[in-house]
Amino acid sequence: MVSRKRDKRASGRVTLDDVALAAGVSRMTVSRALRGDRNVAPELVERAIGAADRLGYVPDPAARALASSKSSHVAILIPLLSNQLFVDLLEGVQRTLLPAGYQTLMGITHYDASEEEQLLKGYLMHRPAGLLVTGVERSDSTRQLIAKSGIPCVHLMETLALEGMYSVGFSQRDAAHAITQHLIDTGRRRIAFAAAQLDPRTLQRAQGYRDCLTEAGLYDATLEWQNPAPSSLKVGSTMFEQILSIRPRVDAIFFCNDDLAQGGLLAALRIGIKVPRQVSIAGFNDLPGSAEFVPSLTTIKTPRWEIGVQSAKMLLQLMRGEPVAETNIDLGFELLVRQSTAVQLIESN
Amino acid sequence: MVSRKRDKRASGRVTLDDVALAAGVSRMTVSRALRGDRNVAPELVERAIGAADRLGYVPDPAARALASSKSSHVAILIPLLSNQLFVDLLEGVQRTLLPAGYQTLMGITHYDASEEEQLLKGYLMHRPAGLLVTGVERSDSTRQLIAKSGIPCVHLMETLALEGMYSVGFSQRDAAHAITQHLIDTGRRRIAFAAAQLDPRTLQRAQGYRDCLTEAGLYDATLEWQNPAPSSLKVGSTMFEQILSIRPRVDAIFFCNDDLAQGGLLAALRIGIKVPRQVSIAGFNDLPGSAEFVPSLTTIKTPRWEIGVQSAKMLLQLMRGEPVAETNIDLGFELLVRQSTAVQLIESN
DNA sequence: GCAAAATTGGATAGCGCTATCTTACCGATG
DNA sequence: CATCGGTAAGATAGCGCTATCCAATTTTGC
Repeated sequence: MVSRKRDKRASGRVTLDDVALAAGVSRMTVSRALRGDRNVAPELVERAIGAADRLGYVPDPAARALASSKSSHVAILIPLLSNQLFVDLLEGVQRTLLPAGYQTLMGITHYDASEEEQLLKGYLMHRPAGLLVTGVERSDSTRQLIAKSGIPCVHLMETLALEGMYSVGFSQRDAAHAITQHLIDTGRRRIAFAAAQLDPRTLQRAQGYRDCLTEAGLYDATLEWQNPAPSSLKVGSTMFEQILSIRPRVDAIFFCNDDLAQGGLLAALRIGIKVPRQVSIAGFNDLPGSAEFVPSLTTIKTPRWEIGVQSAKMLLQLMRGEPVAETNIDLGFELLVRQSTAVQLIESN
Repeated sequence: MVSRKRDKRASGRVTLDDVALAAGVSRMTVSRALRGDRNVAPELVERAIGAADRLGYVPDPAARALASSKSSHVAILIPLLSNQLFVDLLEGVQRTLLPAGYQTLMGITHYDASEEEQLLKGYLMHRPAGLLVTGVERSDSTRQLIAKSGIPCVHLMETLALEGMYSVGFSQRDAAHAITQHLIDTGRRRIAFAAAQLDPRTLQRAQGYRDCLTEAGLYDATLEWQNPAPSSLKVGSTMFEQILSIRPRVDAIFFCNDDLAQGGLLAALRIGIKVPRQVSIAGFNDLPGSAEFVPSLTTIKTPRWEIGVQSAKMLLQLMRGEPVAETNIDLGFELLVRQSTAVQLIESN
């Protein structure tokens, strides 16, 4: 009679028992050795790892998850992927998490709070080991879901100094303030602000713009333009035309995202407005193409890739129960001055 | 003494046993009722589902995976996300798979065969229920990994008529042929081809270009330009300048992706070449912004969202063991004629 | 130098499900 | 009417791991 055990081994999968047999120790010791759990004699660790390698042992994540009630999944919620910003963020996260043995479950919220909550519920039932979410503002019920789950969570893109929360990002407000200041410094006085996709980060940028102009005594609420549509070249084009037809004396526009600004540059080209001679244009995020545009686009370079990496590292520490030195990391930003806001050598032709 | 069972129930999780108890049937019957497996008396199904709803039962994917050795994951391998093409594809896939109870594990291959294989190995150990991979060409070892795993697999973006393989896409060659023909039809004779990111689909497009010009007796191998760098606006700009400086009499350029073509349009603007008067420019994929460019860009609209949806549906059928009517779906493409290839009313100014 | 504490390897008992075998019961058959 | 095949519900036995307890040993402290 053939034993069950033998049947199983013949079925292809190499289990911990096989490794244990080969290494001449117990299954438990192999399990501990392979995970670095507890203290196992160095010699036994070596034997276990050797046997595992030799047999080509691959742990079964499902069994692990069931036994430990912790999966090797990390859920990440991002608004969309059509903005390169989030693609870079995701890349940074994956690059860090994958080598650490974690799989990424990505959910796209489309900037919709209920969609975010729905996705989160779906992911929570998988008992992910960690959570990465974009931004810090969300519905109360979503916030509670996260809190009640007890799953480590890092917030992306913004910084906040709340007790017990973790975040990696930069100050959207300060960045917007800096680029607005640059427009002022280059002699602009009637500076419009054009925003689409009115998410919390956009609103923080609006605040930076407002603060800066108010400090300079140049603030004019009627120069703020907001369009709830998703950010895109097309919307940028439309807004540019709209702003200049209604307020022809505007001498600079700060678009809150590069795709809007690129659309603005194209609209300027179409209707024959000289940039930067007549109007300066600034963007935000330094998306691909902004350096190649004609004229090249002044913008804020945001450390999104680095945010992905750092947040993933922080999450790894949290998941492993290690202490986290800095719970709110500010990675800053960089102002890239290009042709679209060049100072005009000959003042007012 | 408190029983273990009660301890567990107190710990929060609602298990099948709880539902079974509440419904007054066995755990097995609830399991079958909830999954629609085998025949269960309609009345019992109703009781089981009722009890599950009432208790807020949520099945544990890990336990399911362990017991059935099939997970609820679908792995999808795509080259990158910085091309909107794949973002749309992914959206279509997610939209279809998520409501069906499957999670998507996305891996980015960066057009690298070994990276693809590495990712695939990682995903296979999770025993995904299905596989979606971009394109049909891959290394032999990768192909074998897929075949040996026995996991249903659908190939995206291209069509192929191989026995036992499944694909959803369109003919890259035919699309390239069509847009090249359009350039000929609008009076162009010295038509260059500019490609970057030399993946299989790019090469198929090159073939379509070649075939079309050969048929028309216009083929000139020295007008084919290839750049192995990743496709981007920047590369498109560079290639445009290069082509026109070396071959100033070129009267049309077919860029094999819209971002290249957009870069070409910007370069033309920068160096003062009139499009389409002097040079026609055509792209591929209809990426965001192409309609807003100045001039707007003639391109091929590709059904990538639909490819995502259809491939996911096909995979669902395969995973459920249902018969698949059409194993290789061709979703076609659409030629979008815009200003960048407009016929010049006044021939040669 | 001996009890207490810490350390290490192993045996055991599940994690929450599903595959599969078993039993009970039904109507159909000769 | 006894026999049979077919079907539906339940009992049983794991899936491949890890948590946890236990025993054997070593280390520590006074």
